[in-house]
Amino acid sequence: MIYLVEDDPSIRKLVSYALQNAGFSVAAFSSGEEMERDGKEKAELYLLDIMLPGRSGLEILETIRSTPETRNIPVIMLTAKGTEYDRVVGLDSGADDYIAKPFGMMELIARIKAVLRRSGQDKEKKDLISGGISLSSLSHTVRAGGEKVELTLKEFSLLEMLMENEGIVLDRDRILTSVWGYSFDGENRTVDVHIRHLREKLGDYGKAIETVKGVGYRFSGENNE
Amino acid sequence: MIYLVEDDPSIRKLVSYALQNAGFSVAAFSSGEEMERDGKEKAELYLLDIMLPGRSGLEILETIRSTPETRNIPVIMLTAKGTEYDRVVGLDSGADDYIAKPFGMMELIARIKAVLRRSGQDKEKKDLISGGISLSSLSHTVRAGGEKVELTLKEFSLLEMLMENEGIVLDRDRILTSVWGYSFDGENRTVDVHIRHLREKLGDYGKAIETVKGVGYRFSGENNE
DNA sequence: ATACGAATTAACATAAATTTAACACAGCAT
DNA sequence: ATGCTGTGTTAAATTTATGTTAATTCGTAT
Repeated sequence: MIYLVEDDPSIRKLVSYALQNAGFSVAAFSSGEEMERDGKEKAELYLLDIMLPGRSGLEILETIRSTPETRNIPVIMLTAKGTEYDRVVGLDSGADDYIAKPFGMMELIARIKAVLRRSGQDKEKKDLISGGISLSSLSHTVRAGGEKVELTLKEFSLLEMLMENEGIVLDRDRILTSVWGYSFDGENRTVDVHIRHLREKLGDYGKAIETVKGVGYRFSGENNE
Repeated sequence: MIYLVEDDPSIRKLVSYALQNAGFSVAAFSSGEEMERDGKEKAELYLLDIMLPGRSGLEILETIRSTPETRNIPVIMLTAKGTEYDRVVGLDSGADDYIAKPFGMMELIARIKAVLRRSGQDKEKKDLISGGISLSSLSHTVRAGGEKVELTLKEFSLLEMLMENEGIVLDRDRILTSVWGYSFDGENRTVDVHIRHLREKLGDYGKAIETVKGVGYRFSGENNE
């Protein structure tokens, strides 16, 4: 989802259309305030006009950069002013790129792809935290109630999948396909055994892994007691 | 060291001068052939004119991208042709940025800084100190508990990479790519052997290098027990 | 050309993780 | 109660990953 903030309706429509045509999903807003109010989904890239009514694009950029969840999302500035000063300000303020109006759609798309390609190289996976358990795929560590828990590779992947899908029941087939990469022959206790190991190692916190008979397993961080 | 390839002598001098004034060291060449012949030091960034006698800037770019040692060095294209097509070609071919002539020196420098910041290669090499080990890439020395430890080149680079990414698991592929330059065949104990040498030479302090089975290795200065 | 240390490969050992298999147990339908 | 189904549990068997060592190759200085 690309977030576009641009006050000129014709440019906004044009860009939205072109990006959608190129396969991106777009949410367009006419001001920063509108974006903050209506933007639900997480953005993967921001396109910010510098000149905007209300908060300027540079102010929005600062907010983005000073918010932990959005700090690493790439930003491209759009500017009508082609002066060198503005360009420098745009880049030094932490934007990943800028593009001067009038710009061609091919160029815009090429720049978006370039920025996404670059930022995609250092994608950090977020830590998963729920039910007293924290899982960091970056350091490949798990803590239950603050205590470090040593998990094997399969145990780790399994817990990761469960936590990523918190509250959702996962059947054995999906688990096998996702964690193991392929399907085993019909009857097999593999998943069960790993679930048991997980519960064992997580101690009390293992109760977050619930069995849904006849279906599969579900991670729920809340204590349903 | 920034490598500049530009056939127009006046632009070449102007840019060299401006960059040196901004604190960069520059090596200027009038053609790709000249650069390959005379360029000794490793470049941290390339500035390539697209239109060049002999091999074009795009051809040079391709060579850079297909050579392991230079693959990750950022490239900025300089172009007199401001047409959209050329811009797209420049970006899609793997350049990190481009700048259209005539360009101002402030803008050029801002773009260089932005690209360097993104590529992460402009970080000043600080000493890495953790887990009783101190590594100075400047003097290329390592101390464990105050005692100097003699490491070979690969051992040093390996430890440096691990310490730079303290707390993060690095898989063998990433290590091979980063320390060794590029792809070795899948089955290979090279990394393991060097890890062993490191642990041996670091003695007790070598325990900071943790094995994450099924994934890779991780440096953690703290003792998380 | 030789010698030397470093780097890599190869072979094997060891440790650990994963899977298999067998059985136990619980809940439900008959 | 009895048998069926699905899951839990356990331990042994198997597979895989890493540690370790030694031999070989590579690179460079002499």
